[in-house]
Formats: sequence, structure tokens, C-alpha cells
Amino acid sequence: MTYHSSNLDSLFQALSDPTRRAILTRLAQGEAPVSALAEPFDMALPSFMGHLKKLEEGGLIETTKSGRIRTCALRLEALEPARDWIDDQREIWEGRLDRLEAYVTTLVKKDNKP
Amino acid sequence: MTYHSSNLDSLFQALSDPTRRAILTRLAQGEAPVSALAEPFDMALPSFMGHLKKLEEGGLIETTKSGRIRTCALRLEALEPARDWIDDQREIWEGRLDRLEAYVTTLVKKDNKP
DNA sequence: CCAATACTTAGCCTATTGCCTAATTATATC
DNA sequence: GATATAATTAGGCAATAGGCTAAGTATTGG
Repeated sequence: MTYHSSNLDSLFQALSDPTRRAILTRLAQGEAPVSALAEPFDMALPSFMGHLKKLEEGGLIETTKSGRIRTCALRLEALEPARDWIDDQREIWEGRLDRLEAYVTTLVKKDNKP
Repeated sequence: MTYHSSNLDSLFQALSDPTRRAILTRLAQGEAPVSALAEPFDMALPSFMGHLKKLEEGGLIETTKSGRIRTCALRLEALEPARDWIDDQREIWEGRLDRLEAYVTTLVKKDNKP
């Protein structure tokens, strides 16, 4: 059984921290340099950079450095695989119900045709 | 700034492991006892139980014990907050674009009415 | 009642996470 | 060219994660 899909690991992992989700929400309003991003957080800069690194590993942000300023931008499309996985679960679940329904229907038909 | 929302933490955390996602996918097809669930995984039972515990903490499964058998069932609705959070990000993003669009429209109007 | 079954608990191990401070490096700015 | 600014690197620390084995507790079937 192949139950690994490396992207979802780092993606969900990146989303599992409130600081990181807050960063994403901030970036959903527009890109920003590291220091401006970090400002609202009561955290040393290296710690904050660690979060940015996790977000980048998860593909959720993209950063570019120009001069001494590194600018961070959201990569919204990176959320798609997460959303898709969640939707897939519902589909499997609903598939299950459909099958159960089909099965029950079969039983009823048998009952009505003895 | 309140950037904490404890549920999403444990929810995304629970989803960040391939073994746990595989368990959920299995459960989307129907509930199952622990040992049957564990069978496909090359892992000691206590380790596997650790994953079940994480899933339960994230609200993703519900377990009930009857006799010596513990049955696990998926709680699909627990995925909603994750899905909602993801959708919210897109909305914020789109809101940002709308505002930009409105701004550009304003500029154009100004240009056309000197 | 005895043994097999199905978990549970306890304890140990290594790697990762999340946070820190201090020191460096690389630009700007005066 | 000296100094401030923006980020980075290095290293340390406690807690959590994810795995293990071994031993313990209920239940159930013979």
C-alpha cells in the first residue's frame, strides 16, 4: 500500500501552526517584506524565519530577495491539493453510501420478486 | 492579535501524516475495529494506536469500545473547519483583487473625466 | 477455568519542532 | 567610510512526535 504523498505532509504540517496560518492570512492581503510581516508577532526574528521556511517548504509562499529585503508572497494554488484531499474523502464517503443504497435497492427488488 | 484557533492546530496536525491520512481514507469506506485497521500497516500496535489518538484529538475519528473490541468511525464533519479555512484564504485573496479592481476603475473614471 | 484475543500501559530512544541569544553578512544611508 | 538596517547563520534548550519492546488487563471461546 502506498500511503505516502510527500506534498500533503509538508502542506498540512505548514498549516498546523497558528503563527503560520496568520502569516498566510496576512499575505492573502498582499505581499510583504520579512520585517513587516514579523512585526505583529512577539517572537525573535530567527524564530519567525523558521516559520517562513516551513511555509516555503510546504509551497505556500514564495520569497525573493532584492537588495537586503526579502519579499514574501502567498502561493494560493498550493492549497489546492489540501482542498482536493478533503473533498476526496467526502467523495469516498458518499461512494460508500451510494453502494449501500444500491445494495439495499437490490434487496428490496429481491423481496418484491420472490 | 488573536492568531490562535486551537482546533485547526490539532486538525491540520492530524492530517499531516501519511499513515493517518490512510487511516481516514480507509474509514471513509466504513468503520472498523482497531486490529483490522492496523493490519495493512507495518507498525507495532502501540505506535498505530498513537496515530488513532492523534486522529481522535483532531476530532477526525470517534471510537467506541464494546467488549474487547474498539471500533473506529470517521467524523467527516471534522474536516469542515479545515476546508472553511482554506476557502477563507481564497476569499481574502479575491477581496484583495476586488479592491484593486475597484481602485483601477476609479482611476479610469478620473482619467475619462478630467 | 484456561488460553487466546484485543487492546493498553509503561518506559525508552532518536529526530524534529519551536523558541531563544549572539554573532555575521550584506545592503543602504549619511 | 562609518553606521544603521535587514536578514542570516550558528548553537543551545525543552517539549513533542513517532517509533519500539515488554508486560499488563479485560473479554471471549473452548
